[in-house]
Amino acid sequence: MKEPNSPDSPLAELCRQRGLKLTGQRRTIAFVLSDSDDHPDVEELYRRAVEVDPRISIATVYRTVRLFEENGILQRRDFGGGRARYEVADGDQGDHYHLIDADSGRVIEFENTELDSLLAGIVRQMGYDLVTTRLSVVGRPKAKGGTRD
Amino acid sequence: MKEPNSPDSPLAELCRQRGLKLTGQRRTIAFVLSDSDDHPDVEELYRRAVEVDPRISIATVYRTVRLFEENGILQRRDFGGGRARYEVADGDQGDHYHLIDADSGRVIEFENTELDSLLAGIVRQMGYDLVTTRLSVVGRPKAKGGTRD
DNA sequence: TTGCAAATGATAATCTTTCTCATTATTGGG
DNA sequence: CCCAATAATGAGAAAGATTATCATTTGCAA
Ligand SMILES: [Mn+2]
Ligand SMILES: [Mn+2]
Ligand SMILES: [Zn+2]
Ligand SMILES: [Zn+2]
Repeated sequence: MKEPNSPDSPLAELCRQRGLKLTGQRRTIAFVLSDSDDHPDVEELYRRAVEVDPRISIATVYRTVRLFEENGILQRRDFGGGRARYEVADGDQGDHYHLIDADSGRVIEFENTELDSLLAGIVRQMGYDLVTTRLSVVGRPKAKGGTRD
Repeated sequence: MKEPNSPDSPLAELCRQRGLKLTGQRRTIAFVLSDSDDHPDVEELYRRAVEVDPRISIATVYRTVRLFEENGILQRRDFGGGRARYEVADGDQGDHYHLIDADSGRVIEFENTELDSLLAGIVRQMGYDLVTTRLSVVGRPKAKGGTRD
């Protein structure tokens, strides 16, 4: 009765590597996260998870997301709006930042090594080692070439 | 019976300039804010306001802080921890940023024009005009001169 | 001084997240 | 394959922050 199941998602693999018990729900949530390339909040993750396993509970989504974050698997983001949002954690090197379109609310990611090192340098100069950078910028689309829309 | 009252605080003055009705409570909260040079949350503001006027309500502090923020008098900050924190809004030019000491939680302000223009340049290059920068860094004090504690 | 619109105080409601606890599932070792 | 130990889950209660409601009070302009 041990059919070769669909292979675990990258995040489920990570989950096992960290020695976390790999439950069906965690597998589901890990899959949903691996499958996402945006910044869903818990409600949205729950909606996506229910598509895969209708018996999952939102309490478990909250718990799992916290567990994954504590284990460096997920990153919590705060774009305002009162709910935490999540995405798969960046690798060891490239952190990334977020530009929020003031009109549409769309989140646009960017990287910038000059920004990385400038920030690190500033805090070093203040006598600290940089632990976390929490940065997001809000911008309004430049009106170029006249005022037509 | 109209004794020359103690002069209004800078923020109360701003309040009047914006055409906001200047109530006793707003005067009190404006005074408390003008008097603060840290980043109090609403509970803390309420505590300080009660010292001045014991009849003030926390609902009014919430309302006033929101009103002041909507009118550009206050800036809301989010340092994590689930409660909004407030400080008098910067003038037109120099925005400032925050370094949070990971050990003590202390908030240290800093300015950096290179950072200002780098951020503005990045978002411009992405086709946007910078509206708001939300930036705080968490740092751990550098252990210098050996590993002794 | 009066009147009216707006603000206040008290408290209920809302919203997100965490906690509780009885039930269920995972996993390592027989 | 089965058991026991242990941890995770589901449902709902609870917590914590903020906003809404509404009767009463107040600021302010006429
Ligand atoms: Mn927040
Ligand atoms: Mn500078
Ligand atoms: Zn991202
Ligand atoms: Zn500040």
